[in-house]
Amino acid sequence: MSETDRRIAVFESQLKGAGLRMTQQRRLILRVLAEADDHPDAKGIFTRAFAHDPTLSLSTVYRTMKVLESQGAIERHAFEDGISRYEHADQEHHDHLIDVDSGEVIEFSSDAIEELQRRIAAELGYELVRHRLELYGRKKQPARKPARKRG
Amino acid sequence: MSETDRRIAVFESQLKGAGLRMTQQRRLILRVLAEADDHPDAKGIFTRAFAHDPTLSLSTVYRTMKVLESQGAIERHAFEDGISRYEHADQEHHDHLIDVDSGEVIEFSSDAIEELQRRIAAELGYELVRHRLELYGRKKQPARKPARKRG
DNA sequence: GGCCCATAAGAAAATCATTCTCATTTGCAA
DNA sequence: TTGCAAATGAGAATGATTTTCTTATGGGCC
Repeated sequence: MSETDRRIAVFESQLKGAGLRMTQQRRLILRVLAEADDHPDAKGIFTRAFAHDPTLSLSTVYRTMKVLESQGAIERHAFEDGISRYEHADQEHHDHLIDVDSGEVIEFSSDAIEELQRRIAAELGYELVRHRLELYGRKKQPARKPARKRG
Repeated sequence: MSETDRRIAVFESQLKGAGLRMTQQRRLILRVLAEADDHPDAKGIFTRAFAHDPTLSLSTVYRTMKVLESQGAIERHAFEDGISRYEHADQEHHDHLIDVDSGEVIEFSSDAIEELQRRIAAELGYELVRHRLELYGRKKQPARKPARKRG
């Protein structure tokens, strides 16, 4: 059984537990998400899934994302453009660094920063429930001889 | 000259330098922002300003926010609901903690976290351009004798 | 295997923040 | 003052997301 199939089976049992159905559409969308190694938005997911089932509608993608999110099967992020992007959630917690030039999204995690956030919240009298941390950066050039103009 | 008037004067000279005009509407909106101690959205700013000038339109608020932002006079934030909120920018950098129960926004700053973010970006080969950090927390109850049920 | 019906899907309309268009007004420099 | 580019007001347009409404279907039960 592939990792993807395992994820689908887990989700199916979660749905069953909640009295919800495993439909063809949900299975398809889940498969698309499981196979994605990026952070697609609703339209991107729709496009990929539509290739396998041209009767699928965008509404169903949005609805399914809600179900998946409420079951904890995916995570939703909205970076600077405000559009919701999704990724499957069966992995450890991480934050994101976005390349401001290419838009590429790089995942990272840091126990130090997690701990620091918890401490800051505590100092303000709060218990940390969740957080959002996005770094926006530009690729560093490796040190090298500067190119001469019209060499 | 009040702090608000000083901010308005500074902004006026910034505009002049950019070949833009200081209009009644911009003056009014800037005043509303300078007097705000919260993080209002466009509609909130419009409502407050409208009380002083009922000819103001919401479009002008949005347009003005763009000008103000491009001049560095305000900062725009979008928390979890995706709606843009604004605050005047002539203060040191800070991040936000949002009370998940009340929606209250608390500002904080931490050199340690700034430095840590810079280091994390560097380790990934990036130069940090900017970041977004939001903590979502719940107020801690002060320790006390637990209330007995039907005491 | 077929039935029942609550849940889900498809299609399109509705929503809501934000942006754009366009006709009119207004800073402000000469 | 005058001229005109920049700005405004009002409303239409946009675009992501949600909702409505009618039809289809998953899956427990016989």
